[in-house]
Amino acid sequence: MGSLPTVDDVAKAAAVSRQTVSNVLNSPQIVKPDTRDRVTAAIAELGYRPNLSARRLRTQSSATIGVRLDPLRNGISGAVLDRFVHALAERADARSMRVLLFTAESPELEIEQILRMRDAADADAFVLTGTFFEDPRTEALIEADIPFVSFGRPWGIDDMEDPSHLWVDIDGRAGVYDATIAMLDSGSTDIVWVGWSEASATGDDRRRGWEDAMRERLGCTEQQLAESRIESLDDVAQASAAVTARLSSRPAPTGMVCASDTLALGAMIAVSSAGIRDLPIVGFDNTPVAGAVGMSSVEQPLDLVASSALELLLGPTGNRIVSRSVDAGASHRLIRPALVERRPNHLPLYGTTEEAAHAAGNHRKESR
Amino acid sequence: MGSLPTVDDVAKAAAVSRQTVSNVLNSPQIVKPDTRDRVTAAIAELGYRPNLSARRLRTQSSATIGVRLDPLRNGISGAVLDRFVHALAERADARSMRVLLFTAESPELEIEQILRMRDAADADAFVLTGTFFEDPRTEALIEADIPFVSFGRPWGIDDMEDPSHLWVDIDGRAGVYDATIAMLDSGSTDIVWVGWSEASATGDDRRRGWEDAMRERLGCTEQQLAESRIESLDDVAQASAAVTARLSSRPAPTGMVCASDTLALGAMIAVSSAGIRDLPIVGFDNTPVAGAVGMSSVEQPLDLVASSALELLLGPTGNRIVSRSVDAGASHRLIRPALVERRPNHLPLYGTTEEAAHAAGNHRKESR
DNA sequence: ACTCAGAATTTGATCGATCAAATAGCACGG
DNA sequence: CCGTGCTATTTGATCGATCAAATTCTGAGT
Repeated sequence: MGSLPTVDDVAKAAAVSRQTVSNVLNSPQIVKPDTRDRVTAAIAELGYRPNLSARRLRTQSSATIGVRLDPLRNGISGAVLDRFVHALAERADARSMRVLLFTAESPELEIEQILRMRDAADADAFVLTGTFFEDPRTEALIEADIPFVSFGRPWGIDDMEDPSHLWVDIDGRAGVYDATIAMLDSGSTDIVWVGWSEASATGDDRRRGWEDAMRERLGCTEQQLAESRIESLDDVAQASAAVTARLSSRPAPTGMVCASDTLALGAMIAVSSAGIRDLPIVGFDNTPVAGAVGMSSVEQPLDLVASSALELLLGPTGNRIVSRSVDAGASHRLIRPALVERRPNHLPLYGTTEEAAHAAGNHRKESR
Repeated sequence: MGSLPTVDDVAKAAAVSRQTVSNVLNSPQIVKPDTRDRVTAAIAELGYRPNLSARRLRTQSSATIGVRLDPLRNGISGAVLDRFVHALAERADARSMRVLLFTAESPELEIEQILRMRDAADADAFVLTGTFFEDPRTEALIEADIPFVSFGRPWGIDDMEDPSHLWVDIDGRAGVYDATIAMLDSGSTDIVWVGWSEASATGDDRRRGWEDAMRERLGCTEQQLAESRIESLDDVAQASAAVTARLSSRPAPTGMVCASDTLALGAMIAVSSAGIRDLPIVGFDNTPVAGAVGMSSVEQPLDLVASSALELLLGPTGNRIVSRSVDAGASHRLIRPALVERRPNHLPLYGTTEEAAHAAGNHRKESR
């Protein structure tokens, strides 16, 4: 029950030298098959596992990806990042890499922290989440030549095509476009947009999807579009109030496309309160809330985002950071989210028991 | 812009030796104040940061805590673990430790993975989440003398008092007890329990809180308690159906306490569907869904769970694993969750716009 | 002044791997 | 038979820190 086996132990057991053992592990192709097998056997025999700290000290790399976790936030959509981290950990594991979490109070401190972690070989690549307008992080990391990929496209700073900035993002526009088209196809014509009152790149992007669909299918004018918008902070109660106000001042629309599930839930409550039934509403993020109340929503395929991020960083299969891609076309991915359609069954919230039972059957089916 | 400063660089700058620099970092008290200041200044001057890989290699420890992430699950409560991991990362950061995520398909593979990570000094302590009946992990880790703390008390295997098993858990019984008492205090008398149909230690524990409160306040008999229980799988639609069935066969209760927010939401929908108003319902986990629909819920203070877990592992302040506590009393923590009371405003789901506006005001206030 | 314990500091060795350079093995043509 | 060019393997040095032991410094007591 002594200490763990080291390369030397394996070397002794296989009657070769340290370095040969190391080679078997890191560049098997340069070792003669005979010896390789002998070493492999010894490794299995002794249950040898390389000490990663030692390896990192020597190689200055860690097979670890760092991700900053935001301070805990509440709210319906707050968990999207957590889900992404979860997906990233699973994908990284498949490449025998690990995910290291850290925190930072501000973008500036995050940069500092990343530099340190890089220096200490704690992590050799990073995933930035939630890029924003004039985000200082991307430039700083490119400057310091630290490998990273961002979940979120560059908004405004560098060229979207800049091959030195790897990024993956959700094509919010396309997602909302698809959702709007689907709603139009099922008969709605007067579809309003429920968006965020605070300006945000993400919000604008999503709204554009609705605008494009409405212009394309119905030939809406800017004027008409502007009048079909409802805006609110990302809060259920405020959204509910905003939609309620709208409903009391104008004829009810025949559909609502929302920038988030939070807004959508608020809209749903307002619509129910106004006694309107069968008004399709679609949210964004497909959070558990959407599933719970039976609301359609645009789902971000976070698993795909995670695997794409790793592909950009590491190539299709590897687990070592490759030099930054020079192929501009391959330096970013815009992922089209998928619409998760649910029967607009806000009915049970105020409907009959019979309808509730129906909805129950519907839901059971969906959860497969 | 050469390589990074090392202990030697700092030593040279401060005109002392390597070891003194090391001492300033690790045992400041044994260094004379003068020298300490000089070294500290040099560290700041050069922007020195110790290389963690080197430190780990030497000390055989990594200042890192490993946590296994379950495969992605959906559902309302699925994010509780993600939230816990989030809280843990923040707390660990405050002690300059990090959280390393990994995945494993089964408890057995998790054990294997943990052993490897321990051997490689990848992590020097682990947090197990979701302990279950006859969990093989705890015994295996105790056997291998690997420091760990579990989020979840031991169910059935070893003695709850066993000082070699550190654990933190939420006192579900107490949380539900408090919720039930609060409901009784506000006038309800006939309170039913909506629980899980599948047997689970957690479910039994939570139910016990309701039972205790009902016995204590109303002197309920076992018979009465058994008749006041509704059971369902943890699914909104199924819970809704189960509660609907109950409502149609017996007089409506005056309150409902539920084992989860999912069940509670189902109950809420059923109650609304039946046209019943102002029936208090309380859920468990205080997920975003509860906040969104304005439902009271018992909140697990995950932040406190995380900091308690670290305290058990590391002592009140340190950042090095201490030998396992021998003091049985200090080897576990049962944390009383807090009831988050919300105005039972499922009203807006089918109420008037005026009520919705009121609810909106209420919600806004709460979100501070 | 002189001794000596204890505090403060320095020196040499080490953690376990990989890198770089040196050496050994091996086939082939002149 | 020997040198040449490869391939396969080994040896010595190194990554950057901490540990353990050796050394130097300090100050109180006689």
